[in-house]
Amino acid sequence: MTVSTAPATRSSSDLDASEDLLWRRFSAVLGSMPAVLDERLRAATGLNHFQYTVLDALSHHPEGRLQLNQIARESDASLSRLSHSITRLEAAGLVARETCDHDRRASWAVLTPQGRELIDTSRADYAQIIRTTLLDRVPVEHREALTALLTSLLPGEVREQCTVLDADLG
Amino acid sequence: MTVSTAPATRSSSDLDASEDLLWRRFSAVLGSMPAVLDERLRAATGLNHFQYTVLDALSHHPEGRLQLNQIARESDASLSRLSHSITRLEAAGLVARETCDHDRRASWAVLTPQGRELIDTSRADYAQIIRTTLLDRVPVEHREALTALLTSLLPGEVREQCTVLDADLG
DNA sequence: GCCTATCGGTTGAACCGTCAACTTGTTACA
DNA sequence: TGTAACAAGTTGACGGTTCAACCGATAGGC
Repeated sequence: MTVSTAPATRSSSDLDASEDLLWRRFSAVLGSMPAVLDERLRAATGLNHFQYTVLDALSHHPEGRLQLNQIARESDASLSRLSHSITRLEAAGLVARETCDHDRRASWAVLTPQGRELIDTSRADYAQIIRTTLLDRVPVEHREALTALLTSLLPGEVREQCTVLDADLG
Repeated sequence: MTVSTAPATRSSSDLDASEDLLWRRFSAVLGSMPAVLDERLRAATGLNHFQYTVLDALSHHPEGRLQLNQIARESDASLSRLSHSITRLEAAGLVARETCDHDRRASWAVLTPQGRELIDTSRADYAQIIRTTLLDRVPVEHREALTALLTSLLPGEVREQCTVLDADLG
């Protein structure tokens, strides 16, 4: 039996103090940031983060129109989640569903005029929130390293999509 | 009207390419890691992350006994969330509630023998998951900087608690 | 001592997400 | 052409969280 002289900290077994601290901070960020972001975004625009993502995706396509499937792929969400979410956006009058003629299984989600207006007026708020919540706190010289590190944390499937998108960005 | 020569990327307005990429990676991590962690932990132990945290907190106190209030503070959760969670842990036979004699508003949560056994046998799995999911991917020389950076991302209230805990860790 | 404010905790509704089952439509291919 | 496989989407049940309302204790001021 080994007896440590260290006080009985509340750390997880097997992790040394610096590992444990890193994990706790990481975990705290994971636990608090989504709520903070969602709350600020909702206060500014009435949308949560995922809804913003959906409207944003629509707004970048001709006529503000996209099949659910494509949105799901672009936003890395399940079709089910998206369908539920579109239902709510529809109820809010921001998006409409239309049936798709050339593939009758599919359906379009289309930005309504209100949806278009909301996303257009929300962009500046959105950027501002990202800035104050994240970007302003990352020293510019750390930015690249942090981006790389975050990429390495992503699960395989997600990471593959990323490299494709990166190529698009040149 | 200004016309940009840049192609219409899907980036958020006002953010330059490197900012946008950082935000997207960050956002992807925020979106995927909790689910990954929870899934691995649940596969290994049957507990989700929050439940693990609760049992872990209990196990570090005499007789595996703590008032809900204290657990809530330690795990930075709302009393409501905790109460619901304890109800489920109770149903699973891992925790029991007991009334508190010297303050009749309060109630104790107490680890049952099964709860004690589960948390004891789960610790190694937990540490292993943290390792493979996070620690192994952070180069040791970046660890300290990342910890500091994450700390700076925390909302004020949470960060204050942190510095107190850090002092405890000496 | 009493009255009020506050505390510790519980509960139920609403929200958002997952999962599995299902419907409908399309494609491949023998 | 018929059928099996698969794709797009919807739906309903369920899990976990928040929020607001509530209840019974308790503490503080007067």
